Amino acid sequence: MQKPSVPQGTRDFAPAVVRKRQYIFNTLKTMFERYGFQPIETPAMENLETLMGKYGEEGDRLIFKILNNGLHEKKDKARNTLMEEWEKVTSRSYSSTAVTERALRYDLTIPFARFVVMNQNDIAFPFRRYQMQPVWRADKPQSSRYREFWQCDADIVGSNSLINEAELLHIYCGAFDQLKVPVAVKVNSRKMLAGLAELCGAPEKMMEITIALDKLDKIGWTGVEKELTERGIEETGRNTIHRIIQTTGTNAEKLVAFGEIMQASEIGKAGVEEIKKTLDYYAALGGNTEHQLKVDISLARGLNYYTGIIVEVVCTDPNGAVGSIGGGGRYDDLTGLFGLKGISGVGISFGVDRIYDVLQKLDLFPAHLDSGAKIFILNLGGENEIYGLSLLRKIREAGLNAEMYADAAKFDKQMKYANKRGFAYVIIPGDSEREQNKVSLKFFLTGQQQLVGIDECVNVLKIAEQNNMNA
RNA sequence: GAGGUGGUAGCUCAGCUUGGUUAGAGCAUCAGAUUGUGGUUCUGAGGGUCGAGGGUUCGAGCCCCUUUCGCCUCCCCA
Repeated sequence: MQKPSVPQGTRDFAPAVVRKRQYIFNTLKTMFERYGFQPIETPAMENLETLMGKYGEEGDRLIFKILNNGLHEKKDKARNTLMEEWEKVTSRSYSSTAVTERALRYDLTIPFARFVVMNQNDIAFPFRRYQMQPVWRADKPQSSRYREFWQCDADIVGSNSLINEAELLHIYCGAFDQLKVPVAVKVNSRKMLAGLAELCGAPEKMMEITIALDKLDKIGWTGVEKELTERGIEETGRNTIHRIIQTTGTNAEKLVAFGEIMQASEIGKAGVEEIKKTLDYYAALGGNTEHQLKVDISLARGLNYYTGIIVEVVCTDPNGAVGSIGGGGRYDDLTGLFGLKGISGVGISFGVDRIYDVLQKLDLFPAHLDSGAKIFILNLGGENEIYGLSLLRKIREAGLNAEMYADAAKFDKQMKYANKRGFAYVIIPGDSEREQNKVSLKFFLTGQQQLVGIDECVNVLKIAEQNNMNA
């Protein structure tokens, strides 16, 4: 017998897990809808060229490529070329567009950009969309890192207003408040980082400086300084960077300090200004800008399409540490890659699988998640079967969830099944009950049992469920 | 790409250091105690190519080599 397994980095979800995941999806969906976002869905696979070159070198490597099924269909010379390329691919580390011309989606942002370009005539801009679908990365799995995982994205395209940024920050803070996860939403700006590079006299080295700076938490200033030196940043530049990361205080105080340091850089000043303005809008929408939001110049974010504000969410409870659980930012002209110029966008993403892990670690799932059917009818065979089914129908018509055991198995076995499934009510339609046109209704949690008529039974259940909902 | 650790019953694992009759436990399943009353008990039963291949040995789950798959860490990310 072959031992069954799922592919590396993927998981099955048992009923109880799906219920919990749905709790997260529903919370996010409600939030997105509240802010006026509309749902879309895109295919699991994209053309490889749609994805390549959008996520940086590392990202390209992690794209799951799909075998070209033409390998089995084409009959001409093209097939021979395919076979030759296939030989090369299978014999060594080699990638060929003849062999793979499609790939599994790596995130939801790039497919969304493609969607916008393709549907530009039908879309009313600014367009707010949300999307909740799985993505795939050919990464090596680790704890809280999967090869198949779900993202929930909200993006707005076709508007440059920083009100959009403020709204998305509200969605972040609001959603995690509802989920009761303590978070810090780090906010930075690519423009500030560009300004920093300018002040270092090395504007072309923005990405390198950013990558070094991103490690501040892990390797400290001495480590960062060493790395900056290795990357060719002069001492005056390093001192400027040191000065800026030493800035402490409230977000407002930090921004004042950043503004002073950035005096000599136009783009740096613009970065400071846009964060300031975003926070002003945020406050106008009713948020406390000093609560969860943390202006953090060391925040990097690898995706190279970001151009404006960038954000990242982490859980602040050390017991719930699983890396970042959300991220996003503004990308000017992302659709320009697909031929639609002048459309700016901004978006955020929720990492559902990691949020699940956090909720699980911190024990934050509600105690009473809907567990499905609560009413169970025993199958006592013979005429009782039909009797039971007619009752089942009436219960369902009353809008209640119910099921009946399909086999006339032993009484004991059916009761054990009911216990394991966690039904709240068990109905016993046996010979003696049927002869009186009644049933025994057992309250499974207390063990109490009563003999009731059919209609009464439905009513009792209806009232009990009503009370349960209100409680 | 680099390192660590593991694979034994359907599931979770013990056994390995020190090779030696028929490889164990808990949970789960099935049957019975109890023919129409679940959770707790008690009794019994079924279930194993010990990841795969090779080597050493009179003898290998255990020692050696090769290989494969999983988990974890670094890098990077959600």
